[in-house]
Amino acid sequence: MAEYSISQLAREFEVTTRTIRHYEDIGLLSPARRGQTRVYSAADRTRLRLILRGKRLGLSLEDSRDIIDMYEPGKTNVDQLKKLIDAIQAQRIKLNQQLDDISNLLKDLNTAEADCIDALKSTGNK
Amino acid sequence: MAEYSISQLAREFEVTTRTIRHYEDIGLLSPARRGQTRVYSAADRTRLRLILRGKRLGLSLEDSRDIIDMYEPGKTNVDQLKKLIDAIQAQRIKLNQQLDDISNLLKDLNTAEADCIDALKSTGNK
DNA sequence: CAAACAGTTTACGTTAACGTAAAGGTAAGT
DNA sequence: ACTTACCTTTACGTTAACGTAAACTGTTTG
Repeated sequence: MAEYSISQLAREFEVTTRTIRHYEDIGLLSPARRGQTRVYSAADRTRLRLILRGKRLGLSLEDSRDIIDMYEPGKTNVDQLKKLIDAIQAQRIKLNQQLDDISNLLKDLNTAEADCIDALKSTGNK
Repeated sequence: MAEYSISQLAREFEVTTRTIRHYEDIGLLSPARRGQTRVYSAADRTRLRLILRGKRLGLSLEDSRDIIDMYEPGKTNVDQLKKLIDAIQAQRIKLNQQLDDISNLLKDLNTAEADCIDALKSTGNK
């Protein structure tokens, strides 16, 4: 069973230890302790990965909390399951919107780049 | 030539007028004035659209500023063009990373949803 | 003509997501 | 024993992106 120190994870994911402790403060992580010292499991590491992926997608930490909870077992309550399915649907809509946005932006970037290169050429040929 | 009031744009894009004025405060928009009153052109409207698209993608307003500037003409300075091409490349990398993240998240959502539905079924059949 | 509504400026308040500093404990290497 | 390199907690500070309230102007509508 893999174990990680806080600074190992910090290095791996390129965040500060403060950031990782912050996620614990708000209840997104709850690593084991060896004495005072935090000991992170593979599962903790996965949760951190999910949090950071959410961040890259512009989610708030609260949004990420919802998503991460989807991975947890023990969601036996029927109402919660239904709420989860709704949440999943909402996420899906948002993500598809993002996909659209990104493809548009990539198109724009291509155009902008081509324009730049053209502009450079004409400047160079003067 | 199309013209828009601040509240028209606010309604169309589902933001507050405060938000739009804020974008002006930090120099992302600079609408014309009829007396005191702001008058937005089609170009202003486009800029707003780009800003909000950036937001959906988790960009800061400063990031958006850079991207929007790519659309502007008058970028005749060679150094600036080169910097722009670099910026475009950086954006492209980030966006591709996002694409990857999103496809993973969508996969996860599918799995999570299937699990939920299964759980509901077994609960229902008890 | 008063009320309702759209616009304005100025300015303080708020929230999220950490940064940063202070003050200290533990364990390894020299 | 001393430095180096980790780890800890507590707590105030900071930045971005607006929210919110106050106080005012102009217009149109019942």
